[in-house]
Amino acid sequence: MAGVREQNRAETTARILAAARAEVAEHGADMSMRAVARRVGLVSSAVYRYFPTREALLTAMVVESYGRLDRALASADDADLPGGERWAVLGRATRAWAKDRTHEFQLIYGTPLPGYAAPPETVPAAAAVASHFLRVGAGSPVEGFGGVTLEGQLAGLVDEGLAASASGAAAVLAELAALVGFVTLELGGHLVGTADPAEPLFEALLARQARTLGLDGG
Amino acid sequence: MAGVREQNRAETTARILAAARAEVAEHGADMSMRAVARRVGLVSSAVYRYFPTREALLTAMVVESYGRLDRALASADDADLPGGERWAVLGRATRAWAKDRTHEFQLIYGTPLPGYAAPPETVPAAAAVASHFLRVGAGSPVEGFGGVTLEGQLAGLVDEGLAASASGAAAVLAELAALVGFVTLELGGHLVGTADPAEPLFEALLARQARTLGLDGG
DNA sequence: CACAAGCAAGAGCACCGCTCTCGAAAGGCA
DNA sequence: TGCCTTTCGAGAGCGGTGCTCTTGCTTGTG
Repeated sequence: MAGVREQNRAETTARILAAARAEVAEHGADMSMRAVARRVGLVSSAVYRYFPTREALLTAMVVESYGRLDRALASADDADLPGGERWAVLGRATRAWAKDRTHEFQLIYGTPLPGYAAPPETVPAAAAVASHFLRVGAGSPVEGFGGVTLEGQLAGLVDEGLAASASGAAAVLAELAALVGFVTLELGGHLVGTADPAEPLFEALLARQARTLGLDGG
Repeated sequence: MAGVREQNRAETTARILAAARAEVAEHGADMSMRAVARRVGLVSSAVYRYFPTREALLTAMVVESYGRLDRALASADDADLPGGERWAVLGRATRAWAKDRTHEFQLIYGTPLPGYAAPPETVPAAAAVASHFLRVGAGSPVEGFGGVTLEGQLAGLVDEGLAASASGAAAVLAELAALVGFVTLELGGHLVGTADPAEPLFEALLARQARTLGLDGG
């Protein structure tokens, strides 16, 4: 099994992915297949043997980027920290990752490509990222966040062991949206005239989130 | 003054802008100058007499979209409502506008075009949108949100009469980020597996924001 | 050894942003 | 009125794009 042919194919696939990532890092999400091809020393039509379409390549990159953010969060997380500080560490890691890899962040959370719908294979990767935050939030479940409809929607997360309570999971999701929104605004330059640099406002946001989620003990 | 020539020029400019908006609404932000030109019955090179570059056209559309969101918020706002409900109305109007005009929302708050920096002429338009929320937040200033550095950054907003206190303005900005983040995630399909439909989570978010901002009286 | 599959290359199609040149129309002025 | 300058639309063209198709070479297999 895994003959030379399969291995070469896998290697070339990986080289294309790496080239695409470099291309996106340097020139943004408007990555061109021809530029990627040039980078790996191929003619553009050859790349289509490995990724049938530009969108397929981007989707593969999205999955990869979720994995990278997941690993960044895993290595930043520290279960020994008190809840509020542990949440803050995850939040700072997310922001730092986004600022370090702007285009990758926007690949995941930015404007969807026209006519693009997140393919199923990205869902578990996205869930892995969210689970870090859900784990911390589970330490101190919030009650009374949302009504029965919302609780019903999120009951699945509790069943899968991703959350301690549906209400707490909802609160965490809302705070995740706040983190994504903050970073989106910062990367988009929307805070330039006001909260710039953005650290103080971000730290205040993290403190507020810890209070809202009841992570500071009590 | 305002001879026939100037008027014709203004009319054609407006027709191009309208065509561009329609094009973006139908095909997303990857609008093409040639498609816009076809829509107004011009050849592509003629469009460049009115907008020297694709980016210039997009910038004009961004300003226009800020204005539209501003008007949507102005017509939804109701100063007679109690603070929490008034905030919720603005939040719902923002979300409704974004869902109705997805591409326009993403033009403003989505992934910046590669190499794109928000031009100065967009700043007042963006401030007008934020001011609606700051006005409501001013009704019940939050204390102790952020430290002296943050207060110093936002002192300008207080001076301009846009906010009652720097601390309150900071809290409002953070909640604005939460709104943008929520809508971004929803439009990007990131809530599909969990809080879908998203209304219940959004309403829970609005309720939490009213509590956080102290808008429910007390 | 012969055959089939896999692959890179190249040409080509329709589209893109943008530039340049040209001719026609339009307004100002003597 | 007649000229002259400015404005503007059209068209061709450049280098780029995503993607397809054909052509041959290579490579592993029966």
